[in-house]
Amino acid sequence: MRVTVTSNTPTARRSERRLVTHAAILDAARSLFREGGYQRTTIRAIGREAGVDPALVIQHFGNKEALFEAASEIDFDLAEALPGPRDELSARVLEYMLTQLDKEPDALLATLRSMLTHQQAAHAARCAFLDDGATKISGVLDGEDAGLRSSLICTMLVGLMVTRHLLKLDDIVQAPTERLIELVEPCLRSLVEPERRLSDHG
Amino acid sequence: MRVTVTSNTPTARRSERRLVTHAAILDAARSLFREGGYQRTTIRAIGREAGVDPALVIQHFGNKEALFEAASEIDFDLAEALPGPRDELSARVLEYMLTQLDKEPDALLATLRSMLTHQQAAHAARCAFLDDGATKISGVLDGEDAGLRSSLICTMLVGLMVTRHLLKLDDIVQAPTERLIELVEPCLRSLVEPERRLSDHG
DNA sequence: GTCTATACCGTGATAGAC
DNA sequence: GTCTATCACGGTATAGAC
Repeated sequence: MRVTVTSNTPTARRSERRLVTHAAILDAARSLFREGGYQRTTIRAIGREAGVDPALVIQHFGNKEALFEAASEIDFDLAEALPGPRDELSARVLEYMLTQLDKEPDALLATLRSMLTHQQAAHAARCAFLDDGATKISGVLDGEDAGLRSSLICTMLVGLMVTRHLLKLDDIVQAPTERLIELVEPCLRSLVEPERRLSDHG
Repeated sequence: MRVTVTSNTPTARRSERRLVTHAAILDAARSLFREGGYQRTTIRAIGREAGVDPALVIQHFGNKEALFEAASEIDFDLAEALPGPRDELSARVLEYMLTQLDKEPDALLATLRSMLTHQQAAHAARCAFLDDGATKISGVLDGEDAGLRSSLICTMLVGLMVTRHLLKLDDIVQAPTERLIELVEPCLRSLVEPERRLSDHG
């Protein structure tokens, strides 16, 4: 168990206990949703992990959907990587994503884990880094098909998140962040500046 | 319903009927696993879709796991894209993947859909296009980090499969296959030939 | 021999009693 | 704030109908 509320001191005021319980449940939920995805994670298991009765979980969050929503609230905004020299845009975006993910944020990984099999997670993923991320990037690109190219950049980022943090491919997991940036940056660059793509040189 | 066995003619020989039923179940299973993933798809729903009693589903395949395994047998081998001029390797790999996927093969999409939340699907994905695919590609690459670079190529392919065929991002879905090849080929090329990557030119 | 009806047992979500 | 009861559902086994 990662957190239990049994450690609440008897003298703790009720409202404090309530907050601790709330946090413990959220924490347990995030952890389990992250590892197993939405469907395989049960309220009972969340209660167990949090050291709390399953019924209490419902009391705090209403139902499983609402709990998932609360547990998968994401702190990830590609817009933060956009300002700066245009020439280093692809490196900035890539680095932002990799460093955010290297913190292994439970909420974000929970969303990613479930995005293929759960509507709400799919929607959250779009908002966080697919549709919305692409729109943001698209704003600083020019040339033909800026929308499509931005979507492709996001596609590559998602691919990397999936293989590195969910499927955990050996090579990708073990590679140092800097090496990944080195290798992937040219990929993104070719989408940022399609007019300068390699085939024009070779 | 996509297929029912009620259309079996009464005069059909038993063994034929059995085959038809078998195929109908497999077909229904593939279709449902593809759309909903492993956990959300129930034996009962598969039976309904196939116009067959749920118990019969078990009789034919033993259990849900075995049915999934049978339904998600994949016909996809990157090795087919490897032979040929080295200069066009990235284009061949990309085109192979895109054309295979554009046929929307149920079994492959079922595997992809479940790979983040189901062990067996994850394993199948590794065998089909991640670990094994990377190993195969790695064989024809040279230079530093051939293994990592092959894995990254597969990563990009997976990203594309996911956004185009599962999450169905508008831009990516609507883009013609040829345009996708045009835009993504330079990405892969930069991984095939890292020594010639764009940053060396700019 | 092929399929159907039904039942069993576990589990999960949730509501209501304590 | 905790425990227990309920109710639906899912996977699977079995008995018998065709």
